[in-house]
Amino acid sequence: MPTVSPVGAAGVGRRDAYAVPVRLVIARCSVDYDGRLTAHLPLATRLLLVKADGSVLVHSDGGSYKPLNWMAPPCALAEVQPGPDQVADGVVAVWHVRHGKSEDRLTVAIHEVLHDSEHELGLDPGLVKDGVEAHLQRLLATHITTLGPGYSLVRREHMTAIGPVDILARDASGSSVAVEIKRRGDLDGVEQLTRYLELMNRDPHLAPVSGVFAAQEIRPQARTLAEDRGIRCVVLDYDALRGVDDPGARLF
Amino acid sequence: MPTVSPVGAAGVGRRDAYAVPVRLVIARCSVDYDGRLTAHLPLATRLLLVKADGSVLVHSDGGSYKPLNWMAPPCALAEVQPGPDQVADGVVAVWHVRHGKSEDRLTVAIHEVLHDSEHELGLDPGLVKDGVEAHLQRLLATHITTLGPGYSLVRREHMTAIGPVDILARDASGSSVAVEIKRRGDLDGVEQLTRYLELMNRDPHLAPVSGVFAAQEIRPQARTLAEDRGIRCVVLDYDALRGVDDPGARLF
DNA sequence: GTGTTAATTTCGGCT
DNA sequence: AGCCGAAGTTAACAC
Repeated sequence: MPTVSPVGAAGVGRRDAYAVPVRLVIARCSVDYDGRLTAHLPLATRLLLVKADGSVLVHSDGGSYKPLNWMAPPCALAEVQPGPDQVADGVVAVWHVRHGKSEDRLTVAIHEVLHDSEHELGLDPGLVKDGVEAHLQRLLATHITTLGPGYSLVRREHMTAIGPVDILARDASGSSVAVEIKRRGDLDGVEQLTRYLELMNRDPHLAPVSGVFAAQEIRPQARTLAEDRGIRCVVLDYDALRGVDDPGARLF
Repeated sequence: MPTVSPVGAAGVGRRDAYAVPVRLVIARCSVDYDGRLTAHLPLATRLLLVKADGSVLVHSDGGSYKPLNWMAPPCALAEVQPGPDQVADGVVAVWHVRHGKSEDRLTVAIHEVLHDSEHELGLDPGLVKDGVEAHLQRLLATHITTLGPGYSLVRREHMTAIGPVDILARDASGSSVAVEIKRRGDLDGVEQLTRYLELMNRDPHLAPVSGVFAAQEIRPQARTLAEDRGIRCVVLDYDALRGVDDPGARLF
């Protein structure tokens, strides 16, 4: 069951999705950010990407997908004249990017423009994902006997005072079982489940509640902590769960 | 005291930082990712960014700085001829991006190229940051009396069996105080400090140890939990701490 | 809108 | 190289 994440629809700061193009600038520039922290980029040649939704990205030619610096939408870009000192330093243009709500601001001092182009991209239909935690939860809820014969589902997202338990089930003897599901089982997840169990075991309608920590991959430390606390660890096989659900079916 | 994070140096998959340019392609394309999850992008016009370190980014005109899809370095890009079915669908070129170590792969089916250019960026001198947790810790250690008159520093990063306590101090009466520092104080931080306190209070050389939860911003839930456990909450003023350290000094 | 949790997290520091 | 924790995290989802 894939999820769809539409992107680019009605972004704040965008006047018209079809009228505002993306702008690509290659420039020798220095960049200053002042907001939640203070950061500075010395003079170098970089890619400046101004998106239709108003966001500005400063990319180098490395460092994975994260920009060196950026401003998240909604924000306003104003190109201003450089001051006398800046002109003396060789600055030909200055971009002031101000964030709408916060005081965050990004200042780009441009020394040389090597490329500047605009391109109409239009709305993006969005990414279709398959294989994340929500799907694991759905699949395990459907095939709850993966946990053992005689198991039955009570409900998904069972609410407690401190948050929702992923799955509440009953084992063959009718005892309550709280299941925490993760893609990768880590210490945090064990702590989370522990808090739930502590709380739920105070509820006479539910107690005694046992715990199951289910994940596609369980870190050794997490397994040790969980088992030390009497929590059972179950490694989930996503393909097997999906195969049971819909044999041979693949989306793409 | 700013930190420097150099970027673009000696990336795996990069042959020569000065010889491999960045490539910008605007194209109508569909994209498929198969790796830690399965994901698909239907046909639309997007920005394809091929960095010098080998990474590939697929950007739409919105959605902040995160690409719709990407491949992290080290990876290899191969442009192959489309198959007969693809040609019939209007595909003019296919990019196969394979990740070096894992089985991750990204496939871009290009229907129309609207722009294609290459640009030499060179090494980036890197981002200079100021105002993160390490600085708060250093500043608070220097000005430990921020916590109260008579406080003295024992040491920073005091090791325990389960990890380092940010600051170990003594109050005016000579009792031990464990300080957990966060930029934003959240429930996790309170849990962390609670574990430290529990452990340290078992050590007769240290006990009794009281706790201080110090952060630039403390979430209401975290404050409630902390105070319920007898942990004092202190909101840190970074500018004030820095001002005491070096009045009027700003980096940029 | 606010808060909580996951993420193809990324990124940096340390062992 | 692996483990751990922070991040201007960002982004999706429930209340």
